[in-house]
Amino acid sequence: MEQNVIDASGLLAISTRLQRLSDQIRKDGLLIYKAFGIDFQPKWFPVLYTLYKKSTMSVVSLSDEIGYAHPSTISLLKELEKEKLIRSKKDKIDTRKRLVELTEKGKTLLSTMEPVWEVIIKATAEITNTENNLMKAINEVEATLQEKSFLQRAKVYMKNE
Amino acid sequence: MEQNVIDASGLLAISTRLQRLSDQIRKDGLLIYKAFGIDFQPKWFPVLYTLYKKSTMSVVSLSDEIGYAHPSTISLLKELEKEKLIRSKKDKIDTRKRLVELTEKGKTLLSTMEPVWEVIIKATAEITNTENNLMKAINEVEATLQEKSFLQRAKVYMKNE
DNA sequence: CAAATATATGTAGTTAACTACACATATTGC
DNA sequence: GCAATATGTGTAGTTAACTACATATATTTG
Repeated sequence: MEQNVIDASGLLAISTRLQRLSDQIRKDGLLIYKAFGIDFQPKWFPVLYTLYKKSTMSVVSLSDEIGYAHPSTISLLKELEKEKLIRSKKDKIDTRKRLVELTEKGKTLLSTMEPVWEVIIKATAEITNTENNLMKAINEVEATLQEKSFLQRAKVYMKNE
Repeated sequence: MEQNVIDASGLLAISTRLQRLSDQIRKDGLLIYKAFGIDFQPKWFPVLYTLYKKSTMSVVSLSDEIGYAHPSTISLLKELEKEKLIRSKKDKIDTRKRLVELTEKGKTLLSTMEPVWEVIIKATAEITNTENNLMKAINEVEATLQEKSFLQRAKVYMKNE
């Protein structure tokens, strides 16, 4: 199958390919929410969904959970606060911490979004359920990288050059 | 295998996941070039490699080839010109066109990079050759999306809600 | 218990892609 | 052969993540 032969340039440009695909999917995601008349940006999803599940979290634990650097989370939280979808309060025990949670408006939005998620999940499953499942591939690659980084692996080959 | 169960939030956050993986790989890529003492940024790869193979191209055809919007290519070309890795000249037939090519310095750099590519290709193959091959998955998803976009697929499910 | 270290949050500035718009030159069609 | 349209390049501004640094509060340790 010619289709499945991966050339060297593909492997070399893998980060570029991933980014492009990410952009493409994000743009369509936005359009889907729009089509449902929901004012929601795909980039908000990880934060809001995590708060939906866990109800209250500090900024850093939230960042860790979604895998973002904390300044990225802070800037998302700012946006979400402006939209009145989340609010925050000081942790009384550890006053360094800021505890974040959904507002009523946030909870309402999330629940109106559930039918949209159904659609997105189905469409995403449809496009990723090819011979090599993209989500599974991402999970596997992330697990592999956790064992031993890309750089460490490269170093092994460097020695043998 | 618990490991392979994809939850809904994974599918919903797919663009986020792709982007994060892309960032991670790009950063390590940069470190590999550094470890070889080569002054090279991974983002330059698609442009330089394409010029290496095709020798001379206009800005838009180059952009199409690498799958970038043309302003992105222009800003990369500016950087590469400053590095004296590429140069450009007017097309004598169609004077709107600017033809871009590698300089001698560019060609030299690319040839010193070949052993590094070997290493990157091997390390990338190592991390992507899991049960679901990431590169193949990307190729398959891109092909699937070309047939029918994410949005169009979602619309089918929207009607049935 | 005070000094050193660690953790939590926040700000500023960077990056690498993008879209929207502007303008010049080619091509097409009446 | 000129007007309308299409194509090629360029600029300006946006976006969504990042790193580096700053500061405040907690925790650990000698």
